[in-house]
Amino acid sequence: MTSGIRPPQATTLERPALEDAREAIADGINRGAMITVFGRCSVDYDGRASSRLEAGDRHLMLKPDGAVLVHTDEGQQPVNWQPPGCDHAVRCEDGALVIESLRSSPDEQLLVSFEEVLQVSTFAGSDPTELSVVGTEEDLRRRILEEPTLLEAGFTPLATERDTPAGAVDIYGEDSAGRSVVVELKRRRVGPDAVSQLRRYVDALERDLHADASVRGILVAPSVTDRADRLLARHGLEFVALEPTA
Amino acid sequence: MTSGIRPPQATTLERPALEDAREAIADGINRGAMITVFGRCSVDYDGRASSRLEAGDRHLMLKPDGAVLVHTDEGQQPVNWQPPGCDHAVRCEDGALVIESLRSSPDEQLLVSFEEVLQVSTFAGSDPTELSVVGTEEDLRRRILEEPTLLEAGFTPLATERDTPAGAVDIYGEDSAGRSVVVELKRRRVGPDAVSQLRRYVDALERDLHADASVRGILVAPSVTDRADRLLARHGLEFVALEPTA
DNA sequence: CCGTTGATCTCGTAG
DNA sequence: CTACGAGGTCAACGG
Repeated sequence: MTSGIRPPQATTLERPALEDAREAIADGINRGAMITVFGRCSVDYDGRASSRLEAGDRHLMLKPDGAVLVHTDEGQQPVNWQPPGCDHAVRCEDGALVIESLRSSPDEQLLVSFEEVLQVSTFAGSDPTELSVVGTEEDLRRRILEEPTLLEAGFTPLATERDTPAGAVDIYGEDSAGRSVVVELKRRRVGPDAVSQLRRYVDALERDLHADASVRGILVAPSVTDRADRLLARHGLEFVALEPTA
Repeated sequence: MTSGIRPPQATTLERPALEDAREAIADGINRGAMITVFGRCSVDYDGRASSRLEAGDRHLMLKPDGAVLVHTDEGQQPVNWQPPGCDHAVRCEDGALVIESLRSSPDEQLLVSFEEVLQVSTFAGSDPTELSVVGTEEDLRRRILEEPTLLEAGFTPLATERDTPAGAVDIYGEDSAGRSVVVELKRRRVGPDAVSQLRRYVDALERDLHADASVRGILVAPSVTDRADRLLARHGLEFVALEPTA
């Protein structure tokens, strides 16, 4: 809600006629408001996949950035949605209030058809602040760069995001014996996928250096699963237990 | 909204005093309603990570299954949230309306503190239907099982979800020459991670059969990236272009 | 409960 | 735009 200067505002229609609901929604879209609709609707999606949801009571949210969310009373995730960047349209059709959300590349369409509307609301306000999160992989990286001995005595970081033919490695450096070290960081307990990822980087770097000198691969995470541990051993990779924050 | 029998219902308070808002929310929680609050709030989260969001105008949704969502007017994803299964509490404290959501394992806390409330709503209804989606990896699997020649002439599927020390492979079978084949399915264009995944399965199966006979690995997806293609070649893995739906 | 993987993943960032 | 990997990923399914 970077809109900003005007005071926050909320409008509400209770049990509006469909045509009144349509007008309120169309007006809200024009004003760049956030809009919610609660009522009985069916939902059709077609795009990267397709889905149909028969009639039921649900909560719809339209955001001014073009996002759409359809929520039931269960689950953290919306049952249907559309990402930001979509174009909204609203119309009355065959005794229903139809909200259409379109985008291209990929071509995707979401149709929400309300046969009954219990509430339409619009919201406008300002939200000047940014979310700051602590405990990310980035924090784990900083921790190691500030105190490389946390990884092992004698470790020297040389680069972050060093590029290899397989992608960028989190930390690249040398151990006390001068051997190249690839470090892969994970903020939480890891499974086999993280081991495969580290292995790709080690392989690629060995090939890149077309050296006979082998490259060490170290996975840094709070812990590993059994399978991941066995994979590490099988591929001669190492593990250091470390959390993103002290 | 499996609640069901009673007619759908929506209640609204506009610009309520904080204490009235608190009462409406507490009542909604008791009734198992879906609740929304719009107003100026700050948000603190602590659990798997931690975060703080300074005061701004946002939309909060409390679901009867214990989920919480805090939305700004931008983005598909909530800026803060709590998964289903949390316990909600609401109180007035130091001139603010505080909504607290707690869970254990992992210990996580979300605190939303409203200094101004523009609207409180509660919603109840019924949603008897299930979402059905077409175009998933499951559809791709069915397509191949019904017509194995789509993979290649002479392919015989023997099992799905066949277990290996590295995990379960999507389709396991034999080619016309009787060689073991591991098939990994992806519903959309794939990158290096999918190739690594397939490679893990092939490695594990070769070891599992402790056979000298090599195992073929086939990646099935609409398309691959350049890097993934090179990885496939390097590891002697194959690719078949196929979409989840005809 | 943990482990593993899919997802209309979303999101950011780099090229 | 595509590609690649992180994410408080979530959600489903299995052991």
